[in-house]
Amino acid sequence: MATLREIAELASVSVATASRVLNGSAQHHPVSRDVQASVRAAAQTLGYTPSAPAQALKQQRSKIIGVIASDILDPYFAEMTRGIEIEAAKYGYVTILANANRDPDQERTKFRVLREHQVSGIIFCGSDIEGSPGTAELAREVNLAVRSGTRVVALAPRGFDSTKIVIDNVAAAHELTRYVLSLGHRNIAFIGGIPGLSAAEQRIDGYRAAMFEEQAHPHVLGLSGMSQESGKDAVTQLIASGPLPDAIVCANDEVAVGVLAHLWGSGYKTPDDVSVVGIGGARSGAVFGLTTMTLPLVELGGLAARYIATAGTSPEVPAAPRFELHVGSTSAPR
Amino acid sequence: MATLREIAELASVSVATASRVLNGSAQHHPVSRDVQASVRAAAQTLGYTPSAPAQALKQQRSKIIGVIASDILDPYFAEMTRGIEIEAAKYGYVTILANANRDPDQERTKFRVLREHQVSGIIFCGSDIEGSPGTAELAREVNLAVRSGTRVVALAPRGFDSTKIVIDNVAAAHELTRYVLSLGHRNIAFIGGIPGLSAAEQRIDGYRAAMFEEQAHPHVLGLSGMSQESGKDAVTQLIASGPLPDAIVCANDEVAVGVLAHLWGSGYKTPDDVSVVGIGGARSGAVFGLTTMTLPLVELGGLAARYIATAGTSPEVPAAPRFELHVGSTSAPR
DNA sequence: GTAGCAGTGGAGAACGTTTTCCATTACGCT
DNA sequence: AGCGTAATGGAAAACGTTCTCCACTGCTAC
Repeated sequence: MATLREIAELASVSVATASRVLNGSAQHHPVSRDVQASVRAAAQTLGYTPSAPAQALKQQRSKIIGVIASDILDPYFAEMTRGIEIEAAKYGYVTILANANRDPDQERTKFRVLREHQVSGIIFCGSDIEGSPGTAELAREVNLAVRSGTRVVALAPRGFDSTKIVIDNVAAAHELTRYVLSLGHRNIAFIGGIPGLSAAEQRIDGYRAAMFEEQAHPHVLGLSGMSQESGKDAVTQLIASGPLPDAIVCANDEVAVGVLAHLWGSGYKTPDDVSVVGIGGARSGAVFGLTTMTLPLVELGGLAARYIATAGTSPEVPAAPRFELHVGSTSAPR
Repeated sequence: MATLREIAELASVSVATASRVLNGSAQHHPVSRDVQASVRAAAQTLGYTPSAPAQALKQQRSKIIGVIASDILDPYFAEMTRGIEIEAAKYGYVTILANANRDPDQERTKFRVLREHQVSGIIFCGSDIEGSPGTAELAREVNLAVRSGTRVVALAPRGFDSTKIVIDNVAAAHELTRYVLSLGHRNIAFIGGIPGLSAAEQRIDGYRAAMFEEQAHPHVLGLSGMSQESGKDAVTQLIASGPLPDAIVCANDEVAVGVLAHLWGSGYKTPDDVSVVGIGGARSGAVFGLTTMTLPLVELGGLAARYIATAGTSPEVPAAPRFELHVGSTSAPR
């Protein structure tokens, strides 16, 4: 690996000049045209590659954005991390992806490791796991870091005081439920009550509010997790407990896919027998033509990445982007 | 952030000693019990965190594994990256995830960026994109790096001479097709011919070989990509072109899911009307009870990560783990 | 008694950058 | 002529580690 010193030697200039031309601030300290050219030529022939660690050491900050995802396999978070990665790359940043396996202790460990790497900022993709003992400790540690200047962004409701960019889950579920009501349905079930998961709880609130507005009776089915599998389980239970409702609002698209798969497999038709809608925007529902409240997850991740990459330049916290209804073929008027 | 110098000062020892106790090789150069204790105490009270960039600079190698994924959203690669992440963490490594958007030029760019970060090794998740102009240039660059000592591992058939850990796609498809034949089916279609994608081509070869062995006529349907959407398109075409075959072998689980969704949505039953099987092991097919040839993607990623993390200690290239048939409810005897 | 050696500690030179000073030149003014 | 100033270049000190020497202490073995 060629170093600045070698470049400087070949171009017969000082290391300082080589640095100014290749990586540095040629605007703060001008370098003449021809010297620039010869340095660049030298760099070209020697195949110069700057050393990121050396730069990071010197500037006390590496051009890395740390991402802690609750579950890397969940399309919901995968989508966000992708948005982060793409936007970060535009600013010359790179992302370290750490998976927390939905465990606050692992989140804490990864948080530490990321700080060791002097990352420019850390993004949390995923909600609090309440009731878990490590949650409080994580919060303490994150708060400490935030106060000492580390940029931390949470892309979900979180119990620590970092910057937060969150989608309004209440409003999304509310609007979605209103849409279903507007189709004429009144007997509408909600699948996806997960105790302690704030995002899910907020969606339930939105659903409830919309139902109350139309004097319809809310009916919430509990779930063990936001997965296709548990969607399947829930709808199995729903079928067993009597006639199907007019429509089913699912807490997210994964759940909706599980619901649809089971319904179709059991001989039910959507939207003829029942309308099914989801919340998400990950692509998993596309194959079923799922009606869903699309959440701009990629944009959300991008905003967080940009917020960190442009720290200092533009300190204002961006507002979360707005969700959007995508009408598919799994919902229809009553 | 506390530094070694501060620790040393507090514990009234030299920086060298502090380093030896906290990060270093206390075995190469012994440090007395009580000095160790006081250094550790000092580190504790000051909240010492080693600086990864400084370490990386000194040792010319950071404890980072670079991962270049063809498509971060594809569950197939997501699974691998997860395996990499988990195994890497066991060795104190962290992973930088770069998305290449199935574009060799982006792969090249990311490859460079990763090298700038002095990563310990780089893992490619994803096949060659043949016909694309950047492929040759990428190969040249990778080969150069490999020759100069960079550890590169490809987890798919690749046109450059890095270490490769690849699943035997031919054998997997062959075995899967033999299983379908063993159920008594003879009219078996294969969905998933993607020109230039070596993994897909190898699976076709395996399918063909098995069909020939039983004197059955292979029938391969082309595809524009390995996605649910294109699976749907292909089966639409299949339905339009006459009676359904006895069974459909899909190039991967994503395609199979698309096929199943469309079949179920069109009123066909599996396995009554047609058996459908896939290749994958990502979880996407689980909700349909898909019969699939499970590929140990997580393990595969883990092997690659370990290979890089233990460089020097164990230089031998691990063999790829073996696939395994998972029989679900979408296939049945004729 | 002294050479050799294991055990323990410290000084200081890297690693490759960035950046703050300082030095030199050239120029436009008075 | 003298001087302020912009343009351009270099020397050298950091940044936080690791690690190679080197130094000192007690030993043991002759």
